[in-house]
Amino acid sequence: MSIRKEKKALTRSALINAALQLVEEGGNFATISIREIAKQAGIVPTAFYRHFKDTNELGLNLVDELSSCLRQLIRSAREQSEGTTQLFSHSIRIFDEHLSSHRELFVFMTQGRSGGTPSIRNAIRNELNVFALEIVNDLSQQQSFPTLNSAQLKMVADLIVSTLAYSATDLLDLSGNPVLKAERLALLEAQCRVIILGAAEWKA
Amino acid sequence: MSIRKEKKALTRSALINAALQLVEEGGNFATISIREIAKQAGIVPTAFYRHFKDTNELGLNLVDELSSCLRQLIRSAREQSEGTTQLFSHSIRIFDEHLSSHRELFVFMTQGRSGGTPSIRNAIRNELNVFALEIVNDLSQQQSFPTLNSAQLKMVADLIVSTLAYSATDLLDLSGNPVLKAERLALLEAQCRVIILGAAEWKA
DNA sequence: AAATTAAATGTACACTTGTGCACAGTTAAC
DNA sequence: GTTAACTGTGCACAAGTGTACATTTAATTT
Repeated sequence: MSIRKEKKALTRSALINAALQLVEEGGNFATISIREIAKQAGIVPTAFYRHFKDTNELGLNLVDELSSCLRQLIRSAREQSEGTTQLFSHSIRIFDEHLSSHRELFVFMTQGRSGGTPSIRNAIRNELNVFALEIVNDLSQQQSFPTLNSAQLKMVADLIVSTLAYSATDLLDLSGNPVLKAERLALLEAQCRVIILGAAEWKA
Repeated sequence: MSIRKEKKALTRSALINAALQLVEEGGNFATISIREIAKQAGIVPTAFYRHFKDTNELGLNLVDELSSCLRQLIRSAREQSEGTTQLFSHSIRIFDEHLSSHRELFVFMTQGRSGGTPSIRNAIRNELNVFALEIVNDLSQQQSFPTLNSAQLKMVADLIVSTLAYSATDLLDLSGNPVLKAERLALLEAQCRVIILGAAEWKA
């Protein structure tokens, strides 16, 4: 890559990180301004336009970041839980670790899924759908529920994803309180177990 | 009530309705301004302060509106589904009807639960917790799950509430597309069924 | 009927916001 | 080595923001 493109990519990611940091510091992505982002990134406001048309376009790029983060999460979960019996508690621990190490992205995700612009809402919905499809893949590969067809597996996977996503808001808020957070994680695990039990009983 | 207090209460609810309408028209509650709300309510911006310290305080009052709306939802569900066998599909239909007839409040709820100020997030969390407790009440009264203790019932109720709340974002977005919305409702119903099946199997 | 109180107005000020435009410095292309 | 292209700067401006303050209007109290 040429020097110029490299530099451009650098300030571009500076903008992305600036936005994420502002979100993590308690700001709502919908309320942060081009000027704030530019200031945080160490550039002049008008330079923002060299990279993004507006904050919405930047938001769509944050969804891309989220996308690769979720893929990484899936990969970790697959590696770590190979051959383990406590499959779900492992996966949930990995989920929690990802929440902590990528706070900003998940705060953005939970905010954006319901409070973002229509295009951002759709983009996030889409990513969570892909995530659910990955889970379907895993479930069918391990033959966890031989009685379920793929549509039914997807229904279960969507339920798992929705439960995880919903819990994310709570877990992110409880990061300063280990006791309550552990409780919330235990609740999440129990709920996933209920889902698994229910899925096994489906039409049986 | 005196004429003066009546009038005050009137413009107060005008402000509340103005905020809700702005939210329903696609705005994010976090981004709407005092001036916008005042304009929509037909008063001058500075008059806003006679009623609320700032938009956050108004938001907490929106949560109160939400609270009574949820109570009403519970009541409707109880009345309507007395003696029916299809208990869940009935309840879900009533849930859907409430979503439609109180769009603004549920848009506010889904936005605020993850994107509101800390105090608003907490207030909404609290309302959803009360809602879950009502469900616990119902479940234990009908002896749906005789093997579960109250803590376990609460865990299941929380899962139901989280599934409903999560679906709300999708359903509200799909209000213009009856086909997709019906599909989403069917998905929700199936997921609730999985939860019920799983709860029945818990430690059994 | 007069005096008090409180809700709503109107004006004003000091910001912050998005963004257009001319310009400077550096890299890439010829 | 000159020219063209592009990233980042600086300035400008209109529009929108929260909110203080004095004023008007109408209801309540005396």
